[in-house]
Amino acid sequence: MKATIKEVAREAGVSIATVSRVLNGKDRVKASTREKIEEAIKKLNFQVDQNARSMIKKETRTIGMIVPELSNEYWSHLFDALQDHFWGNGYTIIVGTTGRSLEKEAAILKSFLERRVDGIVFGTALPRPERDETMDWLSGYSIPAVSLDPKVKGMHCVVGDHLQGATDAVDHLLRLGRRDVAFIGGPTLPDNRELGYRNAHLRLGLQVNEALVRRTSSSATFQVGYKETKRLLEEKTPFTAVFGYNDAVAFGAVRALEEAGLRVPQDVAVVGYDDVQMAAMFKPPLTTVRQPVREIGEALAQLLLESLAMDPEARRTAPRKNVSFKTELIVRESCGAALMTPATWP
Amino acid sequence: MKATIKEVAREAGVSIATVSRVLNGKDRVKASTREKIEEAIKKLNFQVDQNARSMIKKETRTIGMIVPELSNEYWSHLFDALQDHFWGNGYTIIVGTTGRSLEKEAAILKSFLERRVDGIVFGTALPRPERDETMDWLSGYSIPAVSLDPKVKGMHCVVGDHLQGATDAVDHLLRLGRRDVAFIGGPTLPDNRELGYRNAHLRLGLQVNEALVRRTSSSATFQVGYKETKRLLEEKTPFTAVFGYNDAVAFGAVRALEEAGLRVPQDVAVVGYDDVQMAAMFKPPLTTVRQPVREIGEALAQLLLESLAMDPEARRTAPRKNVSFKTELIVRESCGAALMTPATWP
DNA sequence: ATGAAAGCGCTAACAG
DNA sequence: CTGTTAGCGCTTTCAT
Repeated sequence: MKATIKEVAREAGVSIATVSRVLNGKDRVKASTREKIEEAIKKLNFQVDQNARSMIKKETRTIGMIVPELSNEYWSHLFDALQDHFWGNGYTIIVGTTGRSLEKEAAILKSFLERRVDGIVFGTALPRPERDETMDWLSGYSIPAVSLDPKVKGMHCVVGDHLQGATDAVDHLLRLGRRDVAFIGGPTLPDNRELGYRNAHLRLGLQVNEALVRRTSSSATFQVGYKETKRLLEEKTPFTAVFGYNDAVAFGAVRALEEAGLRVPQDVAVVGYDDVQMAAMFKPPLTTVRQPVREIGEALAQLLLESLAMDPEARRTAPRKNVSFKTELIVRESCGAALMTPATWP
Repeated sequence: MKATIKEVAREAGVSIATVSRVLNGKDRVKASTREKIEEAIKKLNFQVDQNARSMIKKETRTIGMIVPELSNEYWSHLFDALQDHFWGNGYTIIVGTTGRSLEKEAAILKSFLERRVDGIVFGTALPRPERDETMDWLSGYSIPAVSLDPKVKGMHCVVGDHLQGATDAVDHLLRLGRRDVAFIGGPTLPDNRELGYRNAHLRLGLQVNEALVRRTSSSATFQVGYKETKRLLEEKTPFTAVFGYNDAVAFGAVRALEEAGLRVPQDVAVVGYDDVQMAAMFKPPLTTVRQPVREIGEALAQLLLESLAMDPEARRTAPRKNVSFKTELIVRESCGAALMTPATWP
């Protein structure tokens, strides 16, 4: 059933070169022969073999995207956004999910190379080792790439400004009069959200109580938020607010708090990060930091498409760009802002 | 930077055929030459070109997956499940998202054909037209495919048993004494969930109040649940329970009910479908029907892998399988079962 | 405007 | 065990 260009040529009574010409629509072809060929194509139900084409053109029109998993709103929304931009340009995305394993990451990258992807989107929320062999190895191939992680060197980066986002969130809590703010679910290697947490304290001349900083080596989930909050409660270190690494962690914290008979936000205020769909529907509606995912996806796509359009030499010399998106604090009820009348604001 | 098999051959001082042999590891190669070649491969950082290989082998080791969108837990979880099974077998998945447009669907399928995918996973939750040209056209290519939609003919199907799931859910509500159960968010073309809803009534000799059946042409979201419930409330058609097409719809219904000053489940019971992560964390915890997504993904992968392993003729004659997975009613609080002591059960 | 022919990087007979 | 050779389906000079 799969027709080839040869059969189309025979059917139309021309050479394969001419068929190729109408397929690519660049060279001039006499209108009458073009029609004959188009008819033949339709009749035989012919589809070009992109793989064969790739070999010659030296481009596969394929983008590799590497992420921890898709069953997480942030990544799946990002995928949808990227899809919108790339598909229109004739690119196909293949995604590899690492499950946060560096070995899997290397395996995926290898398979991307074997498939000769034209570009890579790096969304591997993985703590990178000091001697980053994978990256060094990869950079040898000089494939256009854009990262969502500022820690990755040598590629364009598109990121939410999490230092700002976290600072805003914690600052909000602090100004609301909450003094003992716990930070739950950050990675073992402190990242910008933790820095923001500290920054907010610093700016107000407040000291961070290190006992309230709970990092985790696993991914930031409901369970982590739930367990760490429970643990905090058991330890009896007093705290009046929780800043969750993401919304899932915050949801977990709220449930743990409620089970302990504490009210949110009256007794303990909670703020999350990401603004997932559920944040607004949760009870209490979650105050959280919104990242402009669609814009991030758009910038990512644009940067990559730009690189792709350059010739290799221009690419080498082009400066690495670093696009940072402002985040937005979405104040709902879980932070307790509504509890205070404007007059009582500090 | 991209080395070819030729360069490896030269480096190792052998012919390309021998290199190919160690690459594919089938023919015997003398240990010493093998080592030389492996060294050369490492030294040159060589990666086989899968595209070139595909041309000869007539298989791309690529699976095309077509779904409405990934930003929906069901699809993204399914993707993760499929990824687990296919990746291990050397397959790569490319995803096409239709956004529920038939044209986009056709375009995606066309691109799948051009890329010569070995198999297709059909997750297009789209009402199919009577004269299904796309499908007819596609079937001409006889590509192994598995569908998640029983309405698609001529391929294997793997589905959750939604007739049973919906029947169970509504039966549960009915037995709890709720008599006016609304069904919200189903598609305009009644599907198995609506049938289950009716079936449950039928079996108990109860009549469905058609004013309580609210279908929608858009996708089943929180907004749909919210709006339709609000509308129902305004219309003053009395109802004591809501069966949502999925969890998102159910969440929306709960919020609309609460805003109207109604208590869930005391005044109105609510049951959802899918058991998304949030269902358990919601307030009240949502009673819902769980689909075994991972198992579905596994069966899907297995069926497809099986087809892929057959030779074309065996494939033609092999019977189409229809695997159906039992769903499970997860009773939490929103249905009000806990309100009743065992003695008061009907 | 069109055709002939040379590959793209690889695998698979077929010899030796 | 290894090399030679003929393609896979297409694009792209180079002629005509």
